[in-house]
Amino acid sequence: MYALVDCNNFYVSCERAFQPRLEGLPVVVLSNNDGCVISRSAEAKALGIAMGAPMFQLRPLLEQHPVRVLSSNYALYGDMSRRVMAYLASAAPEVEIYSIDEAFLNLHGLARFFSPLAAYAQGLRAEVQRRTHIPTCIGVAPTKTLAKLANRLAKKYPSLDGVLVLDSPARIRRALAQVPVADVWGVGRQYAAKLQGLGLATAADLARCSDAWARQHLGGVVGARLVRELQGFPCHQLASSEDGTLARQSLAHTRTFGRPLSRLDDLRGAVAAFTSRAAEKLRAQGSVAHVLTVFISQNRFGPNPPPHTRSAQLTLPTGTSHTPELAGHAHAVLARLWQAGRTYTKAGVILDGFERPGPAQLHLFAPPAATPRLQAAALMQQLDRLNARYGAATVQLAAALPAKNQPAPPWQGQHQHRTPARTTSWDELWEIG
DNA sequence: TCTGGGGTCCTAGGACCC
DNA sequence: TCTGGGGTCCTAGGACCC
Repeated sequence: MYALVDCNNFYVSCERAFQPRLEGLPVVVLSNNDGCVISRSAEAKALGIAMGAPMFQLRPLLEQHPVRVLSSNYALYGDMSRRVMAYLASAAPEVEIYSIDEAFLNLHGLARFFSPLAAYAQGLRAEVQRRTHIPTCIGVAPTKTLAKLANRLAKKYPSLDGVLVLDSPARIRRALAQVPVADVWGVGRQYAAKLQGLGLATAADLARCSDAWARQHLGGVVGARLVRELQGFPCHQLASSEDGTLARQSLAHTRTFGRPLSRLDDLRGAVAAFTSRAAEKLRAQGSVAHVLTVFISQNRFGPNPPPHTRSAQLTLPTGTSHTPELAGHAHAVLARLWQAGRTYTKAGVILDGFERPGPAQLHLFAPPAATPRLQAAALMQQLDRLNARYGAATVQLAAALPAKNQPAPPWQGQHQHRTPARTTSWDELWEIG
């Protein structure tokens, strides 16, 4: 059996954990640059505020209702996520961190010791709540897809008290019949429209499809697996997160600028800063990258005809996680992409082609300090330590710094509604007394 | 005026190589 | 001048997920 633990309205719940007076009020959290709504409380949802709604469209509604609007605070959310996941990892045999606010648990063999499983799941919920003040819902079922579906129902019906266990064919049948096909994990907008057009309305209808039919209509083997999982046959294993972290195949840092930029110098600053952040994440997971991609975008909502994005990829002869080295490559790529007279609203740096740093870098028989690569690695280690100790970007590439007499670099985004990072920044700790 | 960011997997066409 | 197929790399984009 698998469990899916999903935090309710995670970002809003994180904010409420530190500001109890937000309890019971309509609250929304905005995306980077205060662009659109990415988390909302039940009260905000009840006002008709849609997920992903652009902020500027909400202004009239916000004038009528006292909604609390908050900029996103990822330092806080990441830290809260680590606490939730660390507890789950201690309480279940095996955990897969699926996203910042969701985890799959492998419960195989657990039913013998914890019967019924619903009580075990309620215990998890209560303990996560007690330790972190984050409310959760839990779905338990024989496959990941059914666990997702159970979770959805547990969220929807308050009478279930946040837990639904699908441990018999009859319970699975009943659950499948209640979920619209569009709400099945792996069915997005396109497939939902197609399935509805063919008269398949619920997950139960989808579960009755043949393997061959699913292959033909739902993207080949991917769709076939989806249907099998709904039928109760596991096709997706748990991708175990051994040490509570997730090793990625690719890493990106991409941002929309605070305002449109044209000057190559400004873009160079943004790309330097973004490369820095991507390289930090790369070192944090202990990888080196062989492939670097840079893209710059023009406003996709504006009058410019597509394409809005130009990208270029560079394959590096030697894998690296060294910030200045990667930034040098990124600047060379940027120079190929940038065109005079155009305005850009967004840029990104993507790292790919990972490998663990090889033994070649250890140079067993050379004096350690004598190898340039090792010196470079030590320098990055110091840099990461300083930034962890004194705050992100305390030590930064010169190219990423603001110009003289400028408070912030020109690419920096807007965060007008930011709350303090209570748990991760020395300057923003609670003051008691 | 103002519309996020970070992932995975897959496909297709052109360039280039053998 | 005609004749072929397989493979990789790069760019672009689409589908899905959170």
